[in-house]
Amino acid sequence: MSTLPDKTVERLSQYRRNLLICDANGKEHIFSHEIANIHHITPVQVRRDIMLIGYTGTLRKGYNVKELVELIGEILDKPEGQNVAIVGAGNLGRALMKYFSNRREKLSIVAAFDVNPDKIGTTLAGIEVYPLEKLKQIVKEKNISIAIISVPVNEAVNVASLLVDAKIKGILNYSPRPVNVPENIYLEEYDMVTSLEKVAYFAKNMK
Amino acid sequence: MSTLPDKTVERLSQYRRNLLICDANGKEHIFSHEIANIHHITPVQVRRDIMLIGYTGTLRKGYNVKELVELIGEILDKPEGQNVAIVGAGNLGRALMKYFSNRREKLSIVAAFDVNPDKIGTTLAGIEVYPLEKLKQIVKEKNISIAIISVPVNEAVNVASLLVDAKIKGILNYSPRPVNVPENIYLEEYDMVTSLEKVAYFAKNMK
DNA sequence: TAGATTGTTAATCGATTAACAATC
DNA sequence: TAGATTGTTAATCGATTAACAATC
Repeated sequence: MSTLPDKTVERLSQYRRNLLICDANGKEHIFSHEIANIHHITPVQVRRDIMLIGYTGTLRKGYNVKELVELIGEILDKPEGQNVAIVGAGNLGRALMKYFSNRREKLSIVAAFDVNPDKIGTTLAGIEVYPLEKLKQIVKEKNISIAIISVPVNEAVNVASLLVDAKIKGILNYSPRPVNVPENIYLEEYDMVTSLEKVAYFAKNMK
Repeated sequence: MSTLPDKTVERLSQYRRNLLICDANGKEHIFSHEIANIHHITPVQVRRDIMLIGYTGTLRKGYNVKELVELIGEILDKPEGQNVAIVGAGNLGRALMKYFSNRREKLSIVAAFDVNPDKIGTTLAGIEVYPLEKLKQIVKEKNISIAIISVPVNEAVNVASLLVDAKIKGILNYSPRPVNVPENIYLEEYDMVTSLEKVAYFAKNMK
């Protein structure tokens, strides 16, 4: 399967989460307009996304929830799973650890890193905190391919270069400073300050 | 000024943050390609964004840093400022409080809300935590127009309806459950799990 | 059947980028 | 001047939506 559009990947992740809830509630089938309502989008968009992954529903019942969850898993997940590290065990880092722990079996947070001696060696939400100097070693030992950057802004660039050196494949950067990585590393940046300022701008012009 | 494109608003917020750093370092002028390099985008895009807000640089020196910061402020900020509430003082909520405190003078976090009696009445990063039942009252008293939702997923929908009832103008929802709000409220949703799954998907297909 | 639904192409919309004139 | 830069239109790219045939 060739690479899916960016936005379709995001939506598939969201569909799956809500489909799992439907499944847990005993719902066996779901229509495109039901999925659409949950996510504030149009039924056409749902059908198109599902078309792109090659699944087919039935006219009377819509989509089989279990089958669709299964197929989204085949598309999004790596069969043998992927291991994740969180760099920066401050407020945000700890929030992320609790948030992600035990969420997806194919995506496990297996280590955290920090420079603060008080945090090193402790365990948060079942995840051990290692000193930043051990990053390269632990990444290799634990076969970590993805990292989340949640360090203070002035450390972000340094951490990014350590991650590149450790041959990480994907980075999710939550620090507000953009970082530079080579082309063969997938980088996603999210800046909470920008999101808040954006809400403020559009809220200002509302009603 | 009519409403700017979504993406331009986001970038202006980011430009400003880095321009303030440039200014603090004593840099008086900056070229479009310098701004572009910081943000991994093209100089054309920078110039187009700046064109949209009606600023003009000079051919030899580029843009005046102080003037550009000033103008972005006039576009993004409300002159009298806007007050923000954080609903949910858990890990993520506390991270957000520390993160945002004293960041922008025109955007102040003035209250937090929670249901946990142990947290109510305490002060975190200078922000008092109130009981959720007082939301409507405090929103009115403190003239709060923007709210950040950082409660556990099963409370998100309820909190959203409380916020709508309290006549909030903009909501930034960090819970992974999409919420429904009327048309006259600006809603921005961000889902950390989706971001991580997206990085995992593209990292999987890398190299 | 009539009505509701899916799957898919074509049209539209919005955002980015290419191209280039103007200018210092 | 030659080279570098800005400002802006037109072209392109990517994502969403409209339209509709097929089907149960």
